[in-house]
Amino acid sequence: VMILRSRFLDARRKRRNFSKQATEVLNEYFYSHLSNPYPSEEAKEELAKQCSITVSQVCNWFGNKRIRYKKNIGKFQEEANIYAMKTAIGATQ
Amino acid sequence: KEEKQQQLDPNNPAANWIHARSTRKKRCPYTKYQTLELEKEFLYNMYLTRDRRYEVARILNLTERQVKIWFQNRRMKMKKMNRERGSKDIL
DNA sequence: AAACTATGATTTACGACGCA
DNA sequence: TTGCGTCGTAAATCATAGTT
Repeated sequence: VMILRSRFLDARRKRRNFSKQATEVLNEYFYSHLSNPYPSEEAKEELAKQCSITVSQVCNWFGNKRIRYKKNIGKFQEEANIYAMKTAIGATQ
Repeated sequence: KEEKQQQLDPNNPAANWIHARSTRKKRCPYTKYQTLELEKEFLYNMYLTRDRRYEVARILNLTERQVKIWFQNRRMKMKKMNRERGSKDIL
């Protein structure tokens, strides 16, 4: 029993990449809040709900995104432009 | 204590949230042995007395501060595991 | 299929703030 | 005013998924 339990717990690191739609939502938030990409607890919960992931996963995503973006802004430039344009279009409607 | 300004400049994306803790000690992964012993101690009790902390630190060749922080992090980990498992298994 | 890259999760180390 | 508690996070690292 303990073996099964530990085996299950160790399987935490089994992961699946988030869906394209979820990533879309997270990136939209990130790039539209580039000056302060730190969602509040409420915002995290809303994002988690929209993406069908946990709040912890939202925290992980932002933590990873912030550090990786900062480490190589150039690499994310294209992505940044795409989302900037997207939100601009959305605001127009 | 936040709220900066707008961005929109492709080459200057207002990334002033870049903290950069310059004087911070680099993270150094603990050995399997250190981690195992810390886990055993944690199983014995989640909170350390001053004496146990001193002993554990001495035995594992870590500073008391590192041991203190390890326990703090471990408790947070446990809390997180419990929290995000209300919706599942029992065996 | 091996090598390489992307990405989600976990592990150290703190700063900020709380309470005794 | 010392000192350990939690909370949120940075940064490095881990493990594996996805790509070439």
